[in-house]
Amino acid sequence: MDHTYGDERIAEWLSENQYHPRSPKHGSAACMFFLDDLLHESERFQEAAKNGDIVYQEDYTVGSGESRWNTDLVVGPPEEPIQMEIENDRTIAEGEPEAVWLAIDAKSVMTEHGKARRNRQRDINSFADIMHRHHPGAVTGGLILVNIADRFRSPLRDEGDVTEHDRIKSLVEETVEIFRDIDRAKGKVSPNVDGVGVTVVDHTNLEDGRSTELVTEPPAPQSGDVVEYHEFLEIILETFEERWLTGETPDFESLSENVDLRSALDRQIVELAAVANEVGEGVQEDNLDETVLSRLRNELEETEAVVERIADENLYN
DNA sequence: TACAACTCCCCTGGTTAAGC
DNA sequence: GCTTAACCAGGGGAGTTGTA
Repeated sequence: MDHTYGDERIAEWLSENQYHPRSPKHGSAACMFFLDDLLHESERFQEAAKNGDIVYQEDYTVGSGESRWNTDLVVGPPEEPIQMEIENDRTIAEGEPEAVWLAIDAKSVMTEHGKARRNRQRDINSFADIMHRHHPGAVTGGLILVNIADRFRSPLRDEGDVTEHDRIKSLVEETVEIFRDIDRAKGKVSPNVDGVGVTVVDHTNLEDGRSTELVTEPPAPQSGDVVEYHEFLEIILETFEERWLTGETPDFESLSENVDLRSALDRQIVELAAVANEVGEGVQEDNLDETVLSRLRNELEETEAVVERIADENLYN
C-alpha cells in the first residue's frame, strides 16, 4: 500500500487549509502525520502499538509552574490496560501514558524569519530541557515547518498588507542551518533534543489559486542531512527502538544521580523560588498553608544537598 | 559617525477547548 | 451560547553589531 509521508501531507494540508499563526491545527496535523510515519516505518513500533504496549496523547502537559510545557504529541506505555477500540486507520490507541517515552513538538517559521527562527530555536531547546527534567529517558524531537514563499499574507496584518521577502532563499538557508546546529543527544540520555526535522514549503496564504508545494531542492535539507525529514524520522525511530523496545533500558535513577551539577543547581533554584513565591503570597494574604511551608522546607533541604555535592566534588577532590 | 541589519526579550491578540 | 484560560507565532522596540 502506498504511503504518503508527513512532509508531503503537511504541504497538502496547507493547500486545503489557510495557515493561522494563532491556531494549533497545523502543529497538530504535522504531529499526527509523523505518528503515522512511525507506524508505517517500524514493525516494532506498530507491534507495540497493536499489543497495547504504547499509546499516544496529543496536547500533553508535563510539569507545573515555570517548568510546565504543553507538548503536541507524546507516546508511552498506557497508565491502564487499553480497553478502547481503535476507531480509525491509525493502529495505535489514544490514551493517558504512564510515562513519556517519546515527545514531539511542532513549530513553524512562516514569515519574519529573522526574528521567528531564534524564538523557535529557543523553544526547541527549552522543550527538550523541560521534558528531560520530568522524563529523563524521553526521546524528544522537533518538527519545524519553514516557509520559502517570497510573498506571505499574515492574517494578523491589515487587509492587503502582504509581506514580501526579498532574499527568501538565503533566509531559509540560514534558518535551516540554525536548526541543524542545535546540540543533539546522539542516542545518549541527555538534556539535548534527539532530533530536529525541517520541512520546507512554499505557502503564500493568499487565495491566488496557487497550491502549497513541498520544496525538495536546496535550501531545503537534502538526503543525508540530519534535519531532512526522513533522516529525522529514522533518528527518532532508531533511538526509540533501542531505548524502549529492543535494547537494555538505561538505569535512569543512577543517571539522575550523576546529572550535571550546574543543571541540578539551576533546577533547584527555580523550584525553590516557585515555592518561596507561594509561601510569600500565603503570608501576604494571611492564608498560609502548612503543606506549602513543608514543601519550602523540603526544597531548602534539597538545595542544601546539591550545594554539599558541589562542595564535595569541587573543593575536596 | 550614521545607518542598516541583526538579536533578544517580551507582549499581543486570534484561535481553540473546556467549563458553566 | 457565553466566558475563561491556555496556546501559539508574529510583532514591537530597545540594544548591539557591522560596515561604509
